[in-house]
Formats: sequence, C-alpha cells, structure tokens
Amino acid sequence: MKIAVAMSGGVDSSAAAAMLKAEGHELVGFTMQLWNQRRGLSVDEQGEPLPSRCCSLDDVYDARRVAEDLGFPFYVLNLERDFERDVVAPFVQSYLEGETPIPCVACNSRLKFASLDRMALSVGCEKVATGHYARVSYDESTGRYRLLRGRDARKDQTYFLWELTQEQLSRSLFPLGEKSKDEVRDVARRVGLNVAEKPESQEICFVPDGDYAGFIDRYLDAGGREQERPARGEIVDTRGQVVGQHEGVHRYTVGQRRGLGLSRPLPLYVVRVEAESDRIIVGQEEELLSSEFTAAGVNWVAFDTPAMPVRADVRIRYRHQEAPASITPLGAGRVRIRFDEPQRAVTPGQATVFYRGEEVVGGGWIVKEK
RNA sequence: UGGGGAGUCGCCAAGUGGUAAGGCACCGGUCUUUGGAACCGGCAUUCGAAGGUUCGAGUCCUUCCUCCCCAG
Repeated sequence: MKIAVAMSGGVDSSAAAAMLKAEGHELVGFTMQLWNQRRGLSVDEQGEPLPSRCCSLDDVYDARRVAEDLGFPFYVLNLERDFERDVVAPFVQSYLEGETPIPCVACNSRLKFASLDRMALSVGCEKVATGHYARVSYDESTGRYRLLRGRDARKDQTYFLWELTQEQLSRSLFPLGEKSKDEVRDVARRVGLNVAEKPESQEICFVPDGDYAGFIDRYLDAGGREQERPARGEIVDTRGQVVGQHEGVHRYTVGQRRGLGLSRPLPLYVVRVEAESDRIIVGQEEELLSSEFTAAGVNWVAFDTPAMPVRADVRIRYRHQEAPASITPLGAGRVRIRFDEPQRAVTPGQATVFYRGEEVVGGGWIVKEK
C-alpha cells in the first residue's frame, strides 16, 4: 500500500514510519511547515527563533534524515496559510473571548487529515499515517470506522482526534496504537534512528516558550489590531467584591491558581473569565465544581447523532479522568452534558470527549453558559 | 504628647525566658502533544528602633517611632 506519513521529526512519527516500512509499504514522508518563526512572534530578545518541538528547521532536518535512512521520498509542505487560518487565528480569537483554546484538535482535523491528506491523495497515497497513540478499526456490522484509545492508556491521544470524520478515519493509520512509549523508543533504537533519544514534546508548537499572553499581544500588534489587546480589569470574588486588578483576561483560565497574587487564608482559583467586562471571577476550590455544561460542534464517531440521551464517560480536558455522564442532544450539533458527580474546572474552549470503554463515542467543544 | 490597644516574612498568624510554627502569595523543579491543576522543594540569623536585665529575650525593663480606637 502507498502511505503518506506525517513526520514531525520526533520519535513517535519516525518510529511509525519505520514500522510501516518494515511491513513492506511504499511510503512518502511529509513534514508540515506550519509556522514561520521568523515572523517575530516566537523569538527571543535577540530576534532568534525560540527552540520549538515542531516546525523548527532542526525538526525538519530530523524528519528528512529519517526518511533518507529508511529510504523513501520526503517532502516539506508549506501549510502556513492553512495553519494560520484554521488554527492560529481561532486560537487567538478564543482567548480574546475569554476561553482557553486547545489548538491541537483542529490541527489534526483540519491540517494533518485535511490539507496534508489532500496532498497525499494527489500523489496516490491511500492512507495518512501519524504517530498518534490511537487505534482505528472498521466495523463490518455497522459500516463505521471506530476510533479506539491507544493501548498504552498513559499515552492515549484520542482526546486530540475526536473531531475526525468517518471519511478522515477511513484514510487514517495509527501504527503506534498497540504500542507503549517504551516499545516505540525501542523500535526507534533498533532501527537506529537518530531521533530515538529525543525528549517528549510539550507546549503548543507555535508558542514554544509557553507565553501565550505575550504571543497573543504580539500577534495582534503584527496584524495592526493592537486595540484588540485585552484590557486591564478587575478581579472580583463570587460575592461581587472587587479584590484586585489584572493585566488582561487572556492571562487567565478557569481553575488557575497561580498568578492572581491574592493572599487569602485558602487559595483562590479563577472560576470564570468574563471577556465582555474584562473581569475575572475568583473563588474557592469547591466553587470550581460543576455538574453540567453545554458542548457545541459535536462530532459523533461511534454512531450518528442519537435521538435519545446517551450514557458515556466524559473527559473535559487532556489527562482528565473521564467521569460518567448523560449526554442529551439539543440539536444543531449541541449537547447538554450532566455528570453523575460534579467535576472540577469545566473550561470553555477546551474539548470534551465521550468514551465507552476503549471507544471514542464522540466529542465537542465546551462552550460558555448563557 | 488625656485614656486605651497594637506593632513577628509581601499578606494573615503561632509563639509570654530557652534559642522564630503554619496558611496564603511568590520563586524553582517534577509531571505533560493544550492551558490549568496536582506534587516536590525554596522562602524571617530575625521578631518597629535603640538601650538594659539575664547564662540565655520575640517573649522582662526603659526610652523613642508608627498605627488604631475613645475622648478632647
């Protein structure tokens, strides 16, 4: 089979390529050039690009090297335009609205399994393989592709893949789905890949220093939108008392403790972010609990939009221990989710994913309460 | 300048003669394909200031400074 491999230059996607190669497939390697770090939005004081785990030149070289070592053609796709439109701009907008976005989901559903996939298709590839820890299987009886957690529960990345459509799943391949991280590193070592000992990636790739607020400020300035920078505002407690000042709502997220600078007998947490009034609401830990929320843009994976409420284990952030809940369809791609037990820090902008055992039932975007 | 009370880490606060608890905040680290959380570690040679008593004082004495309250 002719397969396109999305290669980041890291251990996982490199090992995935090595495994497919060993199985005798014809491979074409692709690295997505997503973000031009010379734009000055992710640079240090000297104007040099900050070290990044993706789309830096070093990583492109690493990916190319792996393709050369494994002996298959390799291309760098310039997808900066798509990436900015589908990932970065929505990311910034989400912060401006007081949400906390997670760009990795759209990067998968709109870049890897869309823009990159189109290119792969045009050169005759039947599948697009990535280094995700997830599994896909075709169910003859229902005619649907099922999305399953990676066997290594600790590394499972289905949280980032819930938005994939049946069409996208039909063309996806996740060679690492049955593997553990240790096994993947062993594969890389055994094949002699130079990336075998590379550290784990972290941080959002286009904000390598983790300074999101600074990135947003610079992004807006670069686009002539400096007047859209979030203004200073009040920190208010849940009783309505003004207890402090902040430097912009984009610096805060629900559940956040550090950075408030407020000394109280017990720690204070951000309970809500109100972009409209430039206020952030703070409260005690127990005020972070909520048992219901609404999700929009829902994508059902295991079956078509149900007519009746369904039960599932629901995750509200990456690494959240999913909790049992009832999911009620509201129409227009929205659902109301009610947990059996209240959960901490339900955060607008984050993704929610519904599971039944190993299977991803669906997912959506957590939205603000009216 | 009459009476009363109080001054211990950025904030709150233990400690009343035996050699400075704790919480919050802050800083660092760990964890981690998002943010946040969590976890671990750090954080007053010094107790408003200066003298004095004592083997030894944040704790006792003296003076001064500051703040609060009640009267003028």
